[in-house]
Amino acid sequence: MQRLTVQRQAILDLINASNRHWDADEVARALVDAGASIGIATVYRGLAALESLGLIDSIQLADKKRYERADKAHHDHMICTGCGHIEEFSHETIEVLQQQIAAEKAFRLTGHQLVMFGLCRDCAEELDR
Amino acid sequence: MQRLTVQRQAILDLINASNRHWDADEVARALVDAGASIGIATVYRGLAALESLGLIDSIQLADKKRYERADKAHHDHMICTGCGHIEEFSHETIEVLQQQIAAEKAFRLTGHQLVMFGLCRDCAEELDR
DNA sequence: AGCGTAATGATAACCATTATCATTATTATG
DNA sequence: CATAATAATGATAATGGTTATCATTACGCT
Repeated sequence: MQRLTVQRQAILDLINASNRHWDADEVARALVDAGASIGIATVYRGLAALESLGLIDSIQLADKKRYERADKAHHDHMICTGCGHIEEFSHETIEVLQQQIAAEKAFRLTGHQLVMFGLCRDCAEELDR
Repeated sequence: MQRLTVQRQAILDLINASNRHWDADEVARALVDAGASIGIATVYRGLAALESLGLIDSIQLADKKRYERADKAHHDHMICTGCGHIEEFSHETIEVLQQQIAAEKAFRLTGHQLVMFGLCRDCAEELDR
């Protein structure tokens, strides 16, 4: 059970075609604009299904969840509060330290999310002048 | 502008009285149970005001925002997906590494949130048997 | 006391997401 | 192949946390 239907394939293709971070509404809009016929509920269910299959990844932000293409390596995010741009980064040491901290507290770590907030170079310059 | 009214004082006292992580509804409920008269909208506004004054801190989780008493030192959170227990931790190196990463990308860091998900000792044991 | 400003409270509105349910598509099986 | 079983779809209602609205009340100040 868990079928890769045409709708889900379309969602997957869309997300795989870029390294954007999409919310459900953007996905629905893009697919409809591209001529597909897909309901918003189907988009939500499709995104959830694809994520559970490990075909796409997601970050849960304050307001909404955003999906991105599955990357081999885990990474974290840096979000510009000025323009909304999302930059990715990964740092092995930070990962290892988290495992140490979890181990110390006898915590069975299953996942984590690190988000850095701030201003990207452009927005910072904009603000300075 | 930004007055510390009786309602806001009550919210602040409640939060300062423990190291729980409260959501807005829990705060409202607790205050009403304690005999106070306060509307839910006032609780939301009060929490936002107190946070902006730096008198309380918050973590934004997927479903809702939770408030805790302001701590001198920044810390991050470890959340048990079994029982919902929230444990705090802080790690200087992780903080420093984030600053380095931001600097490398010319990102003006203003804040961050690191949440580790997993099972606390009790829930892990429960699951194993 | 009186004025300007901010806060309150009830409630409507918002917005992302999930649930419902009848219909349709897909897969499995005799 | 036919058809039964199961899962997915789509429209829409419902949910839940949070914010907006607006008339009323409280506060701070001269």
